[in-house]
Amino acid sequence: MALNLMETLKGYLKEKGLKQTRQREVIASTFFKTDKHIGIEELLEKVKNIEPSIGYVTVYRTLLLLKECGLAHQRNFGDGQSLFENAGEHHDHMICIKCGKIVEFEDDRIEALQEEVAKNYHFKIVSHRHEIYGACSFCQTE
Amino acid sequence: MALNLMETLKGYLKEKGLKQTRQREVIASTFFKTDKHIGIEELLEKVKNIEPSIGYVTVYRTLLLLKECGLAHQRNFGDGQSLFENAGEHHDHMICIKCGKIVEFEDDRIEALQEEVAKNYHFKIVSHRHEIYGACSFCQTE
DNA sequence: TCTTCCTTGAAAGTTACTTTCAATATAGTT
DNA sequence: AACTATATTGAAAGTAACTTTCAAGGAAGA
Repeated sequence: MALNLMETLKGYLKEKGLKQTRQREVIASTFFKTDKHIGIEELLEKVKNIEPSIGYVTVYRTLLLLKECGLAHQRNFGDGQSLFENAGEHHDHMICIKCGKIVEFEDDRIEALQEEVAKNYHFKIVSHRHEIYGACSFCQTE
Repeated sequence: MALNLMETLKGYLKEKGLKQTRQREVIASTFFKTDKHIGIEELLEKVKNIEPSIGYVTVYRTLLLLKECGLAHQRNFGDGQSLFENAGEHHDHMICIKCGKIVEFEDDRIEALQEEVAKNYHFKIVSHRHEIYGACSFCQTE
């Protein structure tokens, strides 16, 4: 699995004319081993155990790169720092009450908060349903 | 309505031995007139139209005060700045798939993100439904 | 091997708060 | 109304967490 992720990253690098480097290899593989949110500093610490010369900025830029190619999501909780996590996938729905059109949406931040809420209630999530009802852009104007 | 909010604020001030000032009056009443999120700088601009001598810090501190007494909520979107909004009320549900127990929850941050998502799709929200299904703390252990 | 363009790490810069501090303004008391 | 203790204000300095700059070094195709 971590292999697939690394392959995806390498494909993206090649496609964009970017280069594979030892630093990116180390940072990405370390990140992929983490199965929950991780901050830049925290990831930097882990990475330094493998390659002490790697600096904050490179970790930072590599995470942006992973985000760019869809392998990571960036989260903002209220504590002032960004956390990154392995990308998953999910969809919820927005339904137009006039024309019935259904639009899929997904928002990782909502998913994360939902998990946080459930955790506060010691509730173990199996599934969820999140639907927004209203008027789509077209139906608002007629 | 804005009166009730002002009264609530004044009650809180008295209760805590804090003082009523012209600045707090202006900032709070301006804030209460806003029915959507507002940033510190944005509120500062409005407030300066009424009382030009009021500074950023006072707006900042007054918003923290409003947050403290439950009259405002602070939001953190990914764009690096905090937005504040008039406190409202809302509930969603968490449903246990084993015992059927229903727990109400509310999370302003989820509500705000939902609005943001809808806005991105030019969708006008009328209502929504957000349900989390899973195992409650009791049912997880048996 | 050559050459071009990408990367890196350190340092400087930015953004958006957050705290400090001396001057000023409340509000209870006289 | 005047007095006094304590809270509040605004400007400026301080922080935290990025974000950008820049010169040196490193990939990768020719």
